[in-house]
Amino acid sequence: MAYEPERDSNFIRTIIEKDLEEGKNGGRVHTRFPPEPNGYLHIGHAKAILLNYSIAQDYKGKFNLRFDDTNPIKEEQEFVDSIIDDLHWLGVDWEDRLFFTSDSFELKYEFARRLIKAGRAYVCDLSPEEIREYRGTLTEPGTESPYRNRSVDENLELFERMRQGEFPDGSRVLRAKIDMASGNLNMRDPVLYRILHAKHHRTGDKWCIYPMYDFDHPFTDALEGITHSLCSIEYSDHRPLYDWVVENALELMPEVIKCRSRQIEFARFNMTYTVMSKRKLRCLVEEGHVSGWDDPRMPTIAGLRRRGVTPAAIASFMEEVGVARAESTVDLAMFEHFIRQDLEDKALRMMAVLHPLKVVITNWPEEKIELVELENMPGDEGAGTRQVPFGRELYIEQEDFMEEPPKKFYRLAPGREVRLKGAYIIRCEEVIKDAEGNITELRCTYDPQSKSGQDTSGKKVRGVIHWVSARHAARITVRLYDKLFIKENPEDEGEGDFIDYLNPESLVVLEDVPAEPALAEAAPGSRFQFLRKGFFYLDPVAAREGRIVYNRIVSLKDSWAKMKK
RNA sequence: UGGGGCGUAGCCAAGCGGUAAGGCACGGGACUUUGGAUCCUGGAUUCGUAGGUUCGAAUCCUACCGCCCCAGCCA
Repeated sequence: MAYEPERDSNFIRTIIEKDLEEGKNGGRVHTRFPPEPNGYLHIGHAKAILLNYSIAQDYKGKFNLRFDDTNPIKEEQEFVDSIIDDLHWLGVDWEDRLFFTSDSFELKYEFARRLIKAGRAYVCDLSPEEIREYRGTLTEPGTESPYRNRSVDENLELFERMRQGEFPDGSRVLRAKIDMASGNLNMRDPVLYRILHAKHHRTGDKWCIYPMYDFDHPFTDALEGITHSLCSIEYSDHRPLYDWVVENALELMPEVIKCRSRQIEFARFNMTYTVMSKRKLRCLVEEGHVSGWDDPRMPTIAGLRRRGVTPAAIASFMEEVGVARAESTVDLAMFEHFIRQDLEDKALRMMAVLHPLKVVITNWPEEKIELVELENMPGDEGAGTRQVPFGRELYIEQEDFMEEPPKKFYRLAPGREVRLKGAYIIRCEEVIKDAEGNITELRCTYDPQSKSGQDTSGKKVRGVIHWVSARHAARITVRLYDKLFIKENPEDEGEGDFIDYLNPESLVVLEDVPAEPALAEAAPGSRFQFLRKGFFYLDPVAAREGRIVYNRIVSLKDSWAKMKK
């Protein structure tokens, strides 16, 4: 039977299915996500995580979480914790297979020794600068290190002494003996181990030599039995070295190596109106352009979570984006579409008036309050209804009134009628202004025959607007988030800095927003659709401080706004 | 002027010798007590370009053009 026929095919699945057909790896599929704990995960990582995880699931395979912690200088426990949080939130499951590459440092040390014994690795005393010079250039071959032909015994002894801490950082390295003339610079006797007298977040001071990624990663994949090692395109050049390490591991460490792991590269994820590089994201945080790694404008997993985006939205988005080798930048609008699609039938409807304009219904009795019934989810009776108080004084959205309406404006205007959602049709009778000529209030009348659901007025109004009873309104804070940058590709075509393209309106905070009373009593982390405005998330972080703050996850599509352009 | 990749609609992306899937965006229409949602509907004579092979090419071959990555003791 075909695997998950509803999933789009992609070149990686094609490769895996072929491997399966050929009986490679005993029919096993085993993937992994190998983050370095040196920063926060972003949506690009989410693509890699979901890709690895979904492949493992679809082919009845396994998925590991493995921290690539080979560089103690950059790595911290804090990041291990945040990464684990993010993966849990995304909903992937590595069962009991949480690994650290540092767990197997001892095995890798032994592997290095065997490479030395096989004459395939040597200790090199060249300085970092010299190594660079000896490496040659893109167009010229390198030259062999004078230390390249040391005896096995000398190499073994020197390597042991490196481990014992006898040499300072940078004084010596262990190198693979491959080919200084290779067109691929990665094959010009790559460094396997370097001396680093640094405390490691897991192994402490046990080691002062640490393996390089190119040595560690393939070995660890093969050790864990990873059949398909997915990584991004820039590692393509490293594949020959990856294979070299795996083949040697298979030959020299057969007692522990589980399979001939295979590296497959795919294009990394980019999206318009944001940046993805760790450096730039850190800059945004450190220079205070955002409130932190979890600022809802950040493309970090933590930021998206705080914004109110759901893991399901991210997953369906990534599934539709697909996987390929071509460099690409996905349109933010596509992401927003999947966020809306996911929330459409999950988020209950509520009303809040973001930019209030007072309306007084002059023919409504002063003290009369009526409860009107509104659907929580139009089209889904199971979601029930709620009672919302309606009275003489209300708020409507400022933009739902125009003194001199253009054609096709279906909302309120002098002498015109509009329906208040779930309640009555009102007509604007008078516009009240202050001394400066600003509209401060609308005097309207309502039609008693027009009550929603039992309308006998015979009127047909085109516009339906949302409202909140002034007397009963809860007051909430609303954070309107928008794209972080005003430029599609902030890292591009700029003589200036990407910071110059920050969107000054990426966050607009609205205080004392009148809202349906229920919005003040919702559980932190709840998501709602504010009618005609967008999807909002009750920020759990603010809630802990006793504040009611709703983050706008994404706006609704607004065809009127589009028409105005 | 070394090596490795990539070029299918505005943006993603299937396709793997048999006559261009799908999604987003965009346009038109229907419906609508969210100008939301939903539902129809339109768009590549053409797959970077030019040749060639073939009854037949986005798919194979050749050449060219354009873009990306690589000279960390980072991952």
